[in-house]
Amino acid sequence: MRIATWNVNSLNARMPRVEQWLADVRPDVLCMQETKLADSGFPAMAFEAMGYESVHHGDGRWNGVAILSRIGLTDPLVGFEPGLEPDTDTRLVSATCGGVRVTSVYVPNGRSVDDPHYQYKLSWLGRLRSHLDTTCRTDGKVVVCGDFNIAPEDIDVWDPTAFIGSTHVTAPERDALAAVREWGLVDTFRQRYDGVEGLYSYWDYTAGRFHKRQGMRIDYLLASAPLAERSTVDLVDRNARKGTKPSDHAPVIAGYDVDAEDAEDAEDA
DNA sequence: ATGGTAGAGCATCTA
Repeated sequence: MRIATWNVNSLNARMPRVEQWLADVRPDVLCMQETKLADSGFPAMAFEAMGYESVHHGDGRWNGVAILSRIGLTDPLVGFEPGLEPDTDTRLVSATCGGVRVTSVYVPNGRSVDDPHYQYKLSWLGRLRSHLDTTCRTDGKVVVCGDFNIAPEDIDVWDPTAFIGSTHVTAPERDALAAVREWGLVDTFRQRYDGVEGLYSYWDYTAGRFHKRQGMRIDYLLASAPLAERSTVDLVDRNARKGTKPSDHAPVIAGYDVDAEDAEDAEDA
C-alpha cells in the first residue's frame, strides 16, 4: 500500500498538476493540504472519474484538507473528535482506507514565536495528540501525515543558523511534535535515511531556494508500529516541484507491505 | 534596506 501527502497550495491553481500526478503515480491514498477551497468547490467528481473516493474539509480562502482513496474510504471524520475543542479553521480530516486509519493534517504555521498564532500551533498539536488518544489504537494501522510546519531535527533544514529565532525549529514545537510521535508513531522516512542531509519536502518560492537546494523537511507520514514494521519505501517526488506553476511543496510517498482490507475488517484499526 | 514569490481576491493576509 502506498500513501502520499502533498501540500498543493491551492487545489484550483494545482488541479492540472494533481490530476497528471495521480495518473502517473497512482498512489492508493493521497492526502492533500492547503486546498484553499470550500467543500462546495471541491472537485470530488473529477477524482471519482479517476477512481478515487474522497473527503474534504475546508471553508474557503485558507487551509483546507482532503483524503483521496482508491482502496475504499469509510468513517470520514472532519476536524477533531467531538469531545475536543473544534477544528475551526479546517486543518484536519480522517478516514479509514483499506484498513488503515488515515489522517491528513495541516498544522498551523505559527508565523513568529511572539505571535499568538505560535501558541495556537502548540495547543493545536496538543489537541492532535488527544484526538489520537481517543480515536485510534496504537496497535492498529494508523498513519498521520501532512504539512506539520515543523522540521523535526536540524538536519531537516538547509541551514540551521538561518532559522535561529524562527518558527518550525524551536524546542517547544519539536517537543509538541515529539508528544504526537510518542503516542506511537514512527517517522519512517528519517529512519530509512538516518543521518542523510539535503532531503526536503518544501522550498520557499523566493530567492531560488529550490534550485539552490535550500529547503526544509516539514511534510511527512507518521506510521504506527504495525505499519512502520512493514515499511517498504519512503521518497520525495522532487520532479513535482519542477516546471510550470509548481506548489512550494513536493509530494512525499510512503509504502507499507500490507494488503488493503475490506471495510468491514477495518473496525480494529 | 525586513528584501524575494505565489495564491486568493481586490486591500491586504497568509505562507
